[in-house]
Amino acid sequence: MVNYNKIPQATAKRLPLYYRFLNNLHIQGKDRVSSKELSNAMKVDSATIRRDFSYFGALGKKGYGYNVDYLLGFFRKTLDQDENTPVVLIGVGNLGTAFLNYNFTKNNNTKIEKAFDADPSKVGKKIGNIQVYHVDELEEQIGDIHVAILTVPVAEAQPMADRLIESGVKGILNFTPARITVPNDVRVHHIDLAVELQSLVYFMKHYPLEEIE
Amino acid sequence: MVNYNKIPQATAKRLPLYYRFLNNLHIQGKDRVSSKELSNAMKVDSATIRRDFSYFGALGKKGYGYNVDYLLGFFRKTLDQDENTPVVLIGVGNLGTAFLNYNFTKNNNTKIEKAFDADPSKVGKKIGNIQVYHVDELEEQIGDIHVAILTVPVAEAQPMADRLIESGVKGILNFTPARITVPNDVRVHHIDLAVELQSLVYFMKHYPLEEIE
DNA sequence: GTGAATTAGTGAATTATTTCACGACTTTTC
DNA sequence: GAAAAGTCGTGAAATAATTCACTAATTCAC
Ligand SMILES: NC(=O)c1ccc[n+]([C@@H]2O[C@H](COP(=O)([O-])OP(=O)(O)OC[C@H]3O[C@@H](n4cnc5c(N)ncnc54)[C@H](O)[C@@H]3O)[C@@H](O)[C@H]2O)c1
Ligand SMILES: NC(=O)c1ccc[n+]([C@@H]2O[C@H](COP(=O)([O-])OP(=O)(O)OC[C@H]3O[C@@H](n4cnc5c(N)ncnc54)[C@H](O)[C@@H]3O)[C@@H](O)[C@H]2O)c1
Repeated sequence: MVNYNKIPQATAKRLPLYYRFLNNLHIQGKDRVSSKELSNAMKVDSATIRRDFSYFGALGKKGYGYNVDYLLGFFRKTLDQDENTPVVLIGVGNLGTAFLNYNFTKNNNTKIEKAFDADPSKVGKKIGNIQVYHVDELEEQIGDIHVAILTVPVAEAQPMADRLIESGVKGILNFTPARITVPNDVRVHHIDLAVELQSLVYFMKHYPLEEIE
Repeated sequence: MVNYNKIPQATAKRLPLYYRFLNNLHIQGKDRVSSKELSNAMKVDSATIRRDFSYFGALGKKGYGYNVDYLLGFFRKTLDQDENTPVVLIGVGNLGTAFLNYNFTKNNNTKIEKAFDADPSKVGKKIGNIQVYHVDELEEQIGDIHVAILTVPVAEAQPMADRLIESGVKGILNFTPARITVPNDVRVHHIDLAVELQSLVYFMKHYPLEEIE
């Protein structure tokens, strides 16, 4: 069996990308693919792809490549694509609204179920078919949801994270620039868009002509 | 002098984070800080911080720490914070609109100067004080701007990237799920939000109780 | 059916990054 | 002004990730 503890984090981060790409191939009706083709399409070295897959066993066939449907089915199980993961979104501002209007469920096992905001003028609306509640109702509405997207103003990030964790949240996708502090059974991924933009500019200036990432 | 070619990419990616954080300390009027304090606040190991800084020379003082203003001034120069980098945004949809409404210039040397969309109903407006042009005017309007944020539908990503590169763009922050192909003097950073969300869920399930990233 | 071409899987080498741990120096305390 | 405490900078070790390069298996072309 697959030993998940042995799967490198770098590999784990690429899995959703592989999954989505295989799903597209499947939709296109392609039934076979090689690590070289995958490499060209996803800009990941072909040896890295083969190595990544190999952590899950021998999924391909020498001289042939990988069977798209088989591989897809395998990853579906591995990534638990069958069961949907419900998510809440906190902070229906510029960024929050964009996310509510986007259908993550397409190609993805996550779904934003409920949104919360402190601004009464946003409460009660439906955006992208998702109901917006007042943040005061968080505790009664969150139910069994353990994943949150955090798009509140930076000053609210830590208090809101504390409150989410109090309500049973175990994973936070944090778009605020604040580096929030959490107990170590809670996972936080930071996506810092301003940093990403600045980072791109820095790399453009100082690492010309090289292949990076 | 600093040899930029010797600076690890992992370090380079953290620099904008350091910069922003130091800027906040400066605004708060703090004049000294240790790698330990920085570590707590930014969730980066203190040895990693000291190592990162050390690529730029001996910026601190033993037994004391770092002088906030000195360090900030140093990074300002290093990250070229003095000169503003102009940016264009292509695709004024959900995500694009959110970015136009956000002031990246705060704490940051980048500024979205112009936006482009193919939808005539969006053209001519100002969003977040940024003028929206028709994408047909791209070539005449882009001038000396070499950085683009790409928030168009996935099918438009590659053709639009080609067109941007044709117009002199050297760096693209790509929010579409497409892994675009570019000449190797052009840098692309992909931010794949659906993948990030799925990745968070995967890590929650399979890497419980560990400190990651 | 046969030889050429293709391609997965992987041991080993390489490269990149993080972390430990300690000497050197500075500041603080009394 | 001496001792204690704090903290940087860094060599070396540890860990993580990527890439090379080869073998073995399979497919493909004819
Ligand atoms: N918009 C961007 O492009 C962008 C870019 C980089 C970073 N960010 C970060 O993302 C976060 C959100 O940005 P935004 O532009 O969407 O901001 P925004 O001000 O448009 O939205 C914030 C929303 O949070 C709500 N809110 C405030 N306090 C709340 C609370 N306690 N509980 C629930 N909701 C609350 C506000 O009513 C508002 O609707 C900010 O931290 C910002 O720094 C945004
Ligand atoms: N909104 C999200 O939360 C989200 C999340 C993950 C990924 N994405 C990706 O980001 C991209 C944008 O998402 P969105 O929700 O903002 O989409 P959207 O449909 O709201 O916006 C796309 C915009 O691009 C414009 N456009 C179309 N063709 C164009 C062209 N050739 N030139 C210029 N403009 C053009 C459209 O008129 C529209 O305004 C998509 O690729 C999407 O997959 C979005």
